[in-house]
Amino acid sequence: MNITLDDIARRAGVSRATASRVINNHPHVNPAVRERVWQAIRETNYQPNLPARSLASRRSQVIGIIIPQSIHTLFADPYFPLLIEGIAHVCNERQFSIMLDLATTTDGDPYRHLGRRGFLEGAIVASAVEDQFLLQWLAQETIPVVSVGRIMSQQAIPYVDVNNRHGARMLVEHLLGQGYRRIATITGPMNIVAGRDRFAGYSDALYAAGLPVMPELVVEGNFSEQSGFSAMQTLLRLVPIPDAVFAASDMMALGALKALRAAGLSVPGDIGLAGFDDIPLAAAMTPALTTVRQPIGELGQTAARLLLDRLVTAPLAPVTQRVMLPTELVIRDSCVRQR
Amino acid sequence: MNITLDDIARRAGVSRATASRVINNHPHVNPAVRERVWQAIRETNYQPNLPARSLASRRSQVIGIIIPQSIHTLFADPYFPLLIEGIAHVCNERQFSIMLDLATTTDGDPYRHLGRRGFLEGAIVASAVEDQFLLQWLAQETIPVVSVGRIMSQQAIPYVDVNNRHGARMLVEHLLGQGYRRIATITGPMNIVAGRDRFAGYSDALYAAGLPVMPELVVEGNFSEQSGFSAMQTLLRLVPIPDAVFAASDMMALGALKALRAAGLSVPGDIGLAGFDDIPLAAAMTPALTTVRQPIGELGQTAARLLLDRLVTAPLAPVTQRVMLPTELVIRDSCVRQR
DNA sequence: CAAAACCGTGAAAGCGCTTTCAGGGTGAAG
DNA sequence: CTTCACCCTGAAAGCGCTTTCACGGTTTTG
Repeated sequence: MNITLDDIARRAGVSRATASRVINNHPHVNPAVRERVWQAIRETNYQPNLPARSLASRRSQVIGIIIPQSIHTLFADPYFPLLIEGIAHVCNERQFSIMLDLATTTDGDPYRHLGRRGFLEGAIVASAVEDQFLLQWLAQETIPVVSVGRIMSQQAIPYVDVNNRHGARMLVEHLLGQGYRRIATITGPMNIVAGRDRFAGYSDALYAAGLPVMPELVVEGNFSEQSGFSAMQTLLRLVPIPDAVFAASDMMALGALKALRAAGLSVPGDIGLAGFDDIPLAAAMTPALTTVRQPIGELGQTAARLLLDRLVTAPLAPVTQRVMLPTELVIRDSCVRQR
Repeated sequence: MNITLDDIARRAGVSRATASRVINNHPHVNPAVRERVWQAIRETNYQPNLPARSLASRRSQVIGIIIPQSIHTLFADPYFPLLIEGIAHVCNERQFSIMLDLATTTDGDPYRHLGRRGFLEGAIVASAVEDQFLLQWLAQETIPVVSVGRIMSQQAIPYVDVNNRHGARMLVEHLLGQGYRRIATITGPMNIVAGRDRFAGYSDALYAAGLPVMPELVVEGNFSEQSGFSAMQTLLRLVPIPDAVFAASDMMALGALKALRAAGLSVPGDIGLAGFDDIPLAAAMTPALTTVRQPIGELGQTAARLLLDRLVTAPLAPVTQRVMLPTELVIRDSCVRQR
């Protein structure tokens, strides 16, 4: 069978307790004994049994990444991989493991691990969407949680977010600086904070320039290419059409671009276009898309640090840490005012 | 504290053994008793402790997805998310969980879970790269493993792969059909099977057409955009330059396209270009890229099924199942022979 | 020099579950 | 009416580890 701690203890001529102390780096062990134990471990290639350890210590060294159903259709976006990689980086450093909890539609309870006991020490909720089950769970949770992006209806949850509002404002101000005046926006879903904040940034910029927010220039999308396409078609029915469009995601900008092409309009010749996210595709498009870059990897790293720090120090303290990461304006070719 | 199985048993007026039987759906329990236990569980909102269960049953219901260091720089590709989503789909159906094991550079042992006892019931190795540690581990492994993509040096590992060779051949034959004759290729890394197979398909097509494989028309890349860019620069130094280029990944095709643009050449006007993978970007590029589509989600699902079936039935049997999934030629605008 | 503090160690009691074993009941078979 | 098979249930023995507690020995303190 497998080698157990007992085997190690026997081999090193100590008790199981001492062997355990050595493995867990506890103080108060004679250096000579310590070395004997390590040697036994090396010789036998011993690996501790994780479930046994978790059971006894009540610590699993595992955190979950919760990705709600409603958004993991966007999983193909580079957003999640980069986020997860950021999280993994920190977790690896600190000897933590990552459980992936992609919500599923197949059974009643969409999350496999939420609420299961003793398995997850903490969780990172990826992308602050308002999901029925998730909110319900969060409301009565027993393990520490950090959210990536704010969840408005859950005030008490620590989060790390990107400054969507400021990023959008900078972008629209750039548009204004180019001389555009009739600027439309294709927003994200207004039931998630990122959608609302980016719209708020758009409003801020117009307001600061003394321009009104015209309702007919605001169309709601859902971050997908398809929704960008339809929204653009709607906008094209206006007379006159907008002179520039700020899409709240690059994918929507891509959809908008396709609609514009289909209508025989050129970008930026006939109309300016800008996005948000700076996915790789943004740079590859023709014309290359002006957009706002989010530090996604950093977002993940920060979330992981927040969570792990909390696990190590004060798991139960009602911490309400908030971190806001800056965005960066990426100017390319899609909204240059021609003269 | 937390509710345990003991509480449930007491509440339902049965022994712990019986309560356990109910939860695990064992036969030979009186229906009335069964209902009493379920009711107690409902009333208390009991959730079993996973580590305890794993320890006692020696089954964790967790599988690992192993992503080697050398490739998770490519993690931003849509490849991994889609693959993982496919795996997750099957795992959710069968009540299994997913541990993500992104190899790390921070410490000596790059994988956190490989070899840890009692935690992983099985593992899926994503993308069959030849990684030192991984191979060493695979060679002496105790849990079932399924590989996505063949690992040439490990013959005994079941795998599911895409028919890279055939896909590449079909694509190059399409190029030949368009009238291209001086077709170059930017290959993937030749130390991984996908790289070699796609090159083999390229050779097959040329061979079948009675054309030689010219060494100067073959440049090795590593699937990244950057490597495609450099490789194309190399190819552009040839006289005459190739009349078409088959890049073994869409990202490399994108890099190549940029190099061509920088050189003032138009695609497909001056030179044809094709890729492999059919990532979303391929359709969004200008010109839209002709490429080969892999059924990535299906790849993940199949791998998961293979593994889970094996876990349930014969964990130790030296199964050597192989599944080969077909690819699909996606013809767009980047390699149309002008007359 | 007595008292107190500290160090290194082992025994033993769990952590919360599964599973084997045995036994009592019931109905069918002989 | 006995025997056997079968169903249902509980007692108890772990699964492999951590951690508390106690104890003897050594050092420090007043």
